[in-house]
Amino acid sequence: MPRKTPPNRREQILAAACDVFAANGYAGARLEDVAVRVGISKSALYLQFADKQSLFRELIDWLLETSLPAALPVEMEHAPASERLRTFVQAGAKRLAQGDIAFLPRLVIGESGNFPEIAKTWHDVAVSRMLTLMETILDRGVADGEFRAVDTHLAARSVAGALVIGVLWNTVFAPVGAPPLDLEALADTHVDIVLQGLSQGGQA
Amino acid sequence: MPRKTPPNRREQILAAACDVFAANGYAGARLEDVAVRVGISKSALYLQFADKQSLFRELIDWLLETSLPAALPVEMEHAPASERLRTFVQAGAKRLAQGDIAFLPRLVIGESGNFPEIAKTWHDVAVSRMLTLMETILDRGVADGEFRAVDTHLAARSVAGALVIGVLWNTVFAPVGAPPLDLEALADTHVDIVLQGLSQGGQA
Amino acid sequence: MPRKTPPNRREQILAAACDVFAANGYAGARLEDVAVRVGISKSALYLQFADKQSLFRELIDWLLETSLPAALPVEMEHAPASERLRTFVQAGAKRLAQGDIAFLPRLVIGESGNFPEIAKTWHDVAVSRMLTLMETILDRGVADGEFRAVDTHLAARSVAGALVIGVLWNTVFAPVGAPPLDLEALADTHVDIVLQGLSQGGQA
Amino acid sequence: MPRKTPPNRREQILAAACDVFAANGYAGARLEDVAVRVGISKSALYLQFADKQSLFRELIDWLLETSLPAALPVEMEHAPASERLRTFVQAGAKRLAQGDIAFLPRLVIGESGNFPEIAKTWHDVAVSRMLTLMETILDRGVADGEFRAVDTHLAARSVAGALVIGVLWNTVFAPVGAPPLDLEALADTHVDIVLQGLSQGGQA
DNA sequence: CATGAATGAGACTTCATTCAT
DNA sequence: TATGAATGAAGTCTCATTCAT
Repeated sequence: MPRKTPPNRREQILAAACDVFAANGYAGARLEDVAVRVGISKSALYLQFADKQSLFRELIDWLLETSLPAALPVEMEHAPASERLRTFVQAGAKRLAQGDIAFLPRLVIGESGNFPEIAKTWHDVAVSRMLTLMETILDRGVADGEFRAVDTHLAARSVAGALVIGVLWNTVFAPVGAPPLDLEALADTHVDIVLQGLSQGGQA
Repeated sequence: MPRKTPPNRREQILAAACDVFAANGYAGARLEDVAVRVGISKSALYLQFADKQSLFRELIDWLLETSLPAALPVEMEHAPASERLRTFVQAGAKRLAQGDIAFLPRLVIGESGNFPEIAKTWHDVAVSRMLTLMETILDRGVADGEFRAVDTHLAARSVAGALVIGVLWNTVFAPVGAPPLDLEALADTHVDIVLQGLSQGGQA
Repeated sequence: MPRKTPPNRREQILAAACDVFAANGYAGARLEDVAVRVGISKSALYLQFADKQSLFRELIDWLLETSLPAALPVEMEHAPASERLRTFVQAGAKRLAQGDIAFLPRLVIGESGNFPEIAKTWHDVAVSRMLTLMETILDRGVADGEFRAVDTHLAARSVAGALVIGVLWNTVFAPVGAPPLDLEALADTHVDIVLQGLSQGGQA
Repeated sequence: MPRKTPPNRREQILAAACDVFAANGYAGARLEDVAVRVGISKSALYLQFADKQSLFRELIDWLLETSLPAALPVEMEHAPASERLRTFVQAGAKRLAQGDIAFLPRLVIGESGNFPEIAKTWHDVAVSRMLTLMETILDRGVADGEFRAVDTHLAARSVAGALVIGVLWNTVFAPVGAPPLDLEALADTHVDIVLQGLSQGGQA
């Protein structure tokens, strides 16, 4: 069994590529840096990936695959909508706070111009799915009379916005000296406001 | 014999650079494309800007200078906090919906890794200032008993999040086929929820 | 008039490329060698030609354009076919003996596998044209009763063969020590044999 | 447990190399393609051949060895020169028409610049030998008074030329759409012309 | 001021060749 | 013997930047 290569060589590369692309963006990333980080030669990269673009695309896919399942919270089918919403947002915040995927939004956003398919994949596989879940929860809440009648499509985005601003803050501004945001505290405050905001009989 | 260099040459270049950087990111942008767009030679760029980085940095500064004042809403010192908040968010939505600066967040986010100073400038000059304003409004609302006692630092971000997700959606996902978000409608829904959520005597 | 570049820069490059491609074949040729030969940088080549293939293709075209006219003999419409044939072959031999285009057949033959279009162009523009001319002369000779009735299509190739073997000999074998062929003497002998071979009333 | 290396492994490789070199030239050929064609690994090639050049050189030698004997016609010592010449040329045409070696001239010609020794070997072992044989036949014909007194050195090449142009035509131009030449018909016509052209008492 | 032309550094990519199993 | 994996040298091409006119 001729195998010098550790069986996880591809993942080693992907992990290294992750750092490098995250730090420099697609165009700014040098394959040499990836190779050095793995401790192999540039050529060895080509044994696993056809070219720079493939590496990048597969990286995004890989990150999506490995991080998405963990990000989907256990669903509590029969709990009240407010509970489900709270759990959902807090789980999301906890997941994003772990940092291993926090840089992804920044990367995807930054390269969406050059790699539309990545923006599309990201939208279809991650963002859209999450928002739909959120929308479902909201719809149920409205149907059950637990929530006011609001435009749930927009409301879902309204709810998710806090997480987005939170992650971006921590990846874009915190590194340059801004005080980091406590994602979970932000989520708490946000859910707190939103749930009261959605509740029946609240006063505008 | 007309003036050789029109006095707005710098701005012509900045405007062209805006398009090119927005479309390709910093590393992917070619100075030649900028020059062609202005209708001058590559060399002529160097008469106005020291190098590519200078051009990029000055572009960001320029955009900040020209777009920020317009983005700052007229302040209504003596109106109730809820009114001021609503106006503030709606003005922001309207401004961002105009599109001429919508791409900026994407660009800044994407290049923040390579250009920390830009992230910093952007934070100091635009984001932080806006959020502080929002925080001030919230503080006043709380002090006046109009709002519940919430962590206004976090709440400010909670309020702003909807705009952020909205702009990014329209610059990142809409170009690849996602249905665009109506920023102003989103702002309305968001403010609607948030104001009830902040109001005194709401029921959690 | 800002012009440092000599107006014949393209031709300088083509001439240099000629040497290099002739010596090493397409794949074996290095653009650096071409550049050095011209006394410019590699990059400067790209100001004139899009890439290596373009350079190669344009080289072949250029050689065809510049060498073909000189190779076409003055036609003597009203001379007897035997005279025309002799003149034609001898002119061809003289042209090929000059050496500046002698290497071309070798190059085209060698790269025909990788560059079919070049083989095609060469066939259409040079070879086919020459052979058709030859065929016309033979047809006329037969029609006038000056030549025997032979298959002029094949006979044309039979006549041209001596020149082909001659050039190839001198470009392929002479450089490795074989005694060079005197192309013009070969042509004389060949024409001598062929004319008697074509003449009416010869004895098989 | 069967013999690990079949005894004809070298020839399998040579045969595969033949295809690959013929299709792409020396520089353009990839050893990987050869290996794949044989169904072995690249590394296994190095168990049989020292390096790419060795493989190429041995290929040429091998082709020379295996194809040359078949190309040498049975000699009819006591037949008249004209008969021997006709037989010789027709046998050559038939051999070249079989196609398995037709590509060789193109390959040798194309690589003669990079591999002078191959040109030399080819010249010494194949071409020169053939031409000498032809020259001998011609000399005998002249000595016997069967042929006119011509320069037999040149005449030999004049005779061989038709075959050369024929093979090259079919390997270089036919693949790009030119109508293929019927080598044997060409040989017939050529011999027909040449024999009358060489005969005593013909009229110029 | 403006430019066409030139360059050099650097990136990606290929492939013959080697090595450990 | 055979191989999958690895590599380093080399080559093509791009682009920010400079220079002479």
